[in-house]
This record gives sequence, structure tokens and C-alpha cells, in this order.
Amino acid sequence: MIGISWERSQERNFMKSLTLEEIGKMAGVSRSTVSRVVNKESNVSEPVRDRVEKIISETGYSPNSAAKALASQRSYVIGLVIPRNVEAFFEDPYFSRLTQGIAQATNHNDYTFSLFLLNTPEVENRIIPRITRPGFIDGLIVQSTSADDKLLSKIVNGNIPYVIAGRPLGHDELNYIDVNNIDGAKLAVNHLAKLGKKRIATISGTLDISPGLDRKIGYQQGLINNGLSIEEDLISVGDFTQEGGYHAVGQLLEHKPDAVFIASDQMAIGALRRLKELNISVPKDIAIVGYDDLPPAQYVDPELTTIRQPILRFGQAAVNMLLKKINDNNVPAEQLILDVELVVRDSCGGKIN
Amino acid sequence: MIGISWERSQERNFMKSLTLEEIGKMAGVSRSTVSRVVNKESNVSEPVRDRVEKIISETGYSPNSAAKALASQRSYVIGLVIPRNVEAFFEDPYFSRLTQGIAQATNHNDYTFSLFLLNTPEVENRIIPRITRPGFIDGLIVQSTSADDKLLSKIVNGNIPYVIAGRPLGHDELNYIDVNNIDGAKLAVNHLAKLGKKRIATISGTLDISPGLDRKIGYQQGLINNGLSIEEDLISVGDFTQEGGYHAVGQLLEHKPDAVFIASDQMAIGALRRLKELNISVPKDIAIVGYDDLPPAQYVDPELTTIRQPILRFGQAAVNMLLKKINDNNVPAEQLILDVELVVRDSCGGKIN
DNA sequence: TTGAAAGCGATACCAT
DNA sequence: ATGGTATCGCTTTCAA
Repeated sequence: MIGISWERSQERNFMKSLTLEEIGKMAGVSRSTVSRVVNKESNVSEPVRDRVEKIISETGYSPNSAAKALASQRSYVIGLVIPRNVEAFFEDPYFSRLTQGIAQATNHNDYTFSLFLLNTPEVENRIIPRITRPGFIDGLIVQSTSADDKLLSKIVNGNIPYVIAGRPLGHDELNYIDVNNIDGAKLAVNHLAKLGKKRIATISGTLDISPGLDRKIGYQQGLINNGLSIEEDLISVGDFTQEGGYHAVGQLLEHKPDAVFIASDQMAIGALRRLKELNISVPKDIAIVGYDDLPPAQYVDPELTTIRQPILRFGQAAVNMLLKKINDNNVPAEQLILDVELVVRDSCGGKIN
Repeated sequence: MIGISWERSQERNFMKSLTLEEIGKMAGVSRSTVSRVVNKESNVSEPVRDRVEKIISETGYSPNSAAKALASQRSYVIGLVIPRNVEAFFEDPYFSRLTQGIAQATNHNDYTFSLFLLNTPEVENRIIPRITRPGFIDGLIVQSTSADDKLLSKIVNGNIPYVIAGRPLGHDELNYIDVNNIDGAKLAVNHLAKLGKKRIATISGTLDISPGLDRKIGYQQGLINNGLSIEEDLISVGDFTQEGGYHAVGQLLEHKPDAVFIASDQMAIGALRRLKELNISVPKDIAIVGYDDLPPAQYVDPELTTIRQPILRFGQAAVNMLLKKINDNNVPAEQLILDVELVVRDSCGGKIN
């Protein structure tokens, strides 16, 4: 039972919150001493510390964040920025997971997590100043994109520590973290080649962002490594959406592929839908490998063989990188690439690994 | 091109941010006047305003958030709290959408959005004090749950404006917003009844939270309204997950239902999977209505007839309610219930409406 | 070990 | 219309 009636919570206007000074008065010490106790500094005598802590817990005192931030020049807030041209942010389970991973890691480190969705130009114009404003955010994680250099340059040039999530095309020198997209695509192609596939097609993502480009590069390298040749007709460009996969797979069929590496599970799901409509059997007539290994990969028929990205770990690592920057802005820019792995399910037939 | 080299961004340590005072000095006015200009107050003469605005835009000055928050006792931050026992937060697309809706609405109102995932008891203990600390958050939206009264009472008793997202069981007097779950379930049952179904079963959600309970109540009322009787054997309790739906539908089959109202799309997807395995055809052998109408509902075979919740609008309305509270804490607690609608697709057969 | 006092950078009231 | 100044609640030297 909550057990508190409505009139009680109206008292709000009358109960102003306590301050260090007041706690100090109650404990018969100065505000400085209370501050030391609150911040667990060592130079406080046992008896005083006990006395103060008792009063703090009795009164439920908690320091005022704004005052603390102002005095210490630290807000303990980390922001995640999703630029506008990241399509369908919350449609794609990838972003949900990313958000979850970063939020958890942020909280785990006693920071507060803020999310900025720059979904319209109007919102973008209003939010960017707030994001880059001093005193509110200690550091930013920015989802990498194709074109949003306005934002990125503002952040890179600004005085705020940042980490870019995903290799920023054309700016490999910046501080970023990514998963190994090239390797992931190679793993997929290797798997298909080992199964004896000879005409391995791909549905790539948009090529103006690194996951799109890198997975295509990996696909091509994978073909070469396996003694297969690159055929332009077997390369179709999707847009990371289910609809995109649905349409792209249609185009490919004319060229008789016996397997398709599809650069995201979402596109793979769309492709499976199309293939089912056309009565083309997966994996009997055609083998499919997806990319992401998010929950939907297991809920389609057949279950998707796919590339697993360590998204939660990715979030944790991104936060760690950022904290390093926050604590010492002189550490040089760093690039961190996480490994991925192949998850074999039912969309390729024979299970080998 | 970002076009700024690495050494430039290391200057950070040397470029301290500007203050009102400094801008004032540059413009030959006092800090008070600059403050008035920044806050677009009317009592500033044209020439002075122009002069100051010019300097502000030239220097890129932006007020310090912490100082502003401290002085004005307003942080312009709104938090969304997801208690621990909300299962599988980001597995369920519902929560992604909710987050998106609230984040967008928050930004739209020039507030900053913070997300608190109380995913472990440890994190919960660390975060709750921060959430309820004065000076950092102007208001909270709390996802309603079954058991988390500790948190809820802390917030309700605290001095922080809040809105509960979802009717809090046993506390109808609190400030909350919900969708009409009872009506939604009735819509589903009515639809099935109109199609001539006589043995309409249900897979409910967990009954200790309102969406679970209310949708079951609506199901029962719907049966009665249509002259059908309530049969306990036709009621199975799931847990809002795909796995739950998968298992629950199995139990129901013994009792020969000709239709099932399933209290979430996720459970419906699990049920469809099970039915497919058993070679039971939907909608020929059995009709299905889901609940939520999130993207996956359209990506299963057959596409789900379901109840659509206005989640984005829900987020907007929640933020609006909260802002009302923030701006005047004396407005009485309010309960807002949004309407839902039936979306007819392919999982029930004959299209009537 | 403890206290006094000077900031931090805004707001907002009071003068002029 | 503009400026002066107290204030918000904490951190952080500096003395004692």
C-alpha cells in the first residue's frame, strides 16, 4: 500500500528541501564538514561522521544537483544523440538495444542518461544548442550517420567530450567505437561458401553509412577469399528496412542466386516474406544469412542464421570510452572495434560451423 | 567535411565558456540586461537588444544550465522511470514506442528527456535517490507496475510532480494516464462475436498489472454483452511474452475454442508460431485478435487483427499532464483514459467492421 | 580535523 | 529601460 493520501502530497509547497547548511546546524558542524561526509572524503573524524550520517539518513537529505553541478562543473549526465537522418529509430530493434545498453551502462556508472531524438529539423535546431550548452552534459555519445556533419562538427569542435557510435565515414581519426562489420560479412559469406553455395548475392544497406558500406566490402572480400567472383547483378542495395528487403530480393531473383547475405535482420525478414509469397523455399531453394541477431531473428520461419553483434557490450564500451574522455580530455582519439560472431540457425540448411 | 583537426579540439582546456557578465562587458551593458535579452523579455530597448544579440551570436554564447537551474529552481528535465519488474523492457516494442513518444513530446516542449531503467535492485537503490533529489528533475513519468510501491510511494510522497503511465492497481486516485483497456478487449470480442464465433477464448496478461487485469475484464464483459457465457477453461494466463503466448495457446486447444483474444501482439505472435507447428490454420480453424498494433503485427503470417493503442499520442498526453503539474502543483490529481480502436487484418477471416 | 569564505553563473527583486 | 546586488546550494581553497 502506498498509504499516503492526496492532501499529504500537496504539502509540497511548504516543504522546502534541506541544505548542507541546515544539516550542519542540526549536527553542530559546518557545511564544509557535512559536504565532506556526503562525498565520503576521508578527513572527517569517526564521531562527527557518524553523527552527520545519522542526521542525513533521518532527514533523507540529498544534495541539490544543480548546485552541485554548478560548483563542481560536473553534471554527471551523459547524452545519447540520434541524428535526424537515422531512419526509423525505434522501428529497428537495434536502436532499442543500443539505447538500453547505453542507458544501463550510464546508470551503472552513477551517471544520468539523457536521450536526444533529433527527429525533425525544427527539433534539431532547438536541441543542438541545449546539447552543447555548458554545464548540463558531461559527455555525448552520437550515433554516426551519413550527412549530419553540422552536428558532428559542432560537437567535435566544441568543448564537450564525445564518442561516435559507428565509424564515421571519412573521419576515421575521430573518437569512435564500432563493431567489425567487414568481418561480420566475411563470416556470413564463408559460411555460405562452406555450404557449397556458388552464386552468393547480397542485399546491402545504404552505402552512405559505414554499416552499409563495410558489410558490402566484407561481402566482396569474402567472395574473393573463397575463390568466387564479384557479380554486380548479385548486389542489390536496400535501406535497412523490411520493405527494402522485400523489394530488393525480388530484383535479385532474376539472376538466380543460391544464397543471399542480407545486411540486416529487418531486411531479411522482409525478404523472407517476399520469398514465401513467391513460394520459394528457404533454405531449400535459397539460403539466407541476416545481420544483427536481435529477437525477431528467432521468431521468423525459418529462424535466421545471422551475425550477432554484442550490442549491450557495445553500449558499455562506449560509455567507458566516454568516461575516459570526461576524466581526461587529453587522451588522444581512439578507435575501438568489437568482434562479432556467426549464429547458425535454420535459414541456410545443413548445419556446419 | 568536418574540417577541424584534432589539435583544435584539444584547446578545450583553454577555452572556458562565456558568462552573462562577460557578454555584458563586451556589449557595454550589465549582466541583468543580457539576461533579459537571452530570455526574450520585453523591457529592453531595440538598439541595446540588437547589440547584445549580435555579440551573443558572434560568440556563440549559451547560458550555463546548472547555474540557470540553481537560480530558477527549474531544470527543464523530465524523467521516465521504468521500474524493475517491468519485464523485458526493450524486447517489447511497446516500450520502445512509449519511450519514443515521451522523448519526442519532451523535446518538443523544450525539456530534456532522461531515462531511468531500474533493471537491477542494485541500480534501483542507487538511482532512486538521484531521481528524487531536488534540483535535477522537474517531473517524472513512471511506468505503472504491480508491486513497486516503494518507488511509487517515494515519488507520490515526495515533492516532485509525476504522472503514472498506466492505471496503478489499487490507487485510482493518483495522477495517471492510461488507454482504455477494457474497451479494447470488448472491441475484440465484439468483432469475433459478429463473425459468428461462439467459443471465444482469451490469453490474458499477468493479472497484477492493469493492462492484464483490464483486458481480461473487458473480455468477460464483451462475452456477456454478446450473450455468451464465461468459461474458465477458455481463459489462460500469459505473461505478455512470445513464449507465454506459445505455451498458453496449447492449453486452450483442448477446450476447442474457435477464436482467441490475445492480450498482446507479442503473445499472439508466439501463439501463431505454436499453431503453425500444430498445423492449425489461422483464421480457418481458429481466429485470433491481438493487442497493441505495433510493427510486428503486420509482419506475421497471417497479419494480425489487433487493437491499436495511440502510443505516440499517449506519450504526448503524458507529458502535457506532467507539465500542467509542474507549472501548478495545486491542480488536483487527474485520470486520463485514451480511446483505442480495432484494426482488421487477416487473422480472423471475413472482414467485417 | 574543522570552519570560514570565496566562487560557480545564472535569476529576480529593488533601485534609479 | 537599465544596473546593482542578494540569492540559489554546493565545492574548494586557505587558515586555524
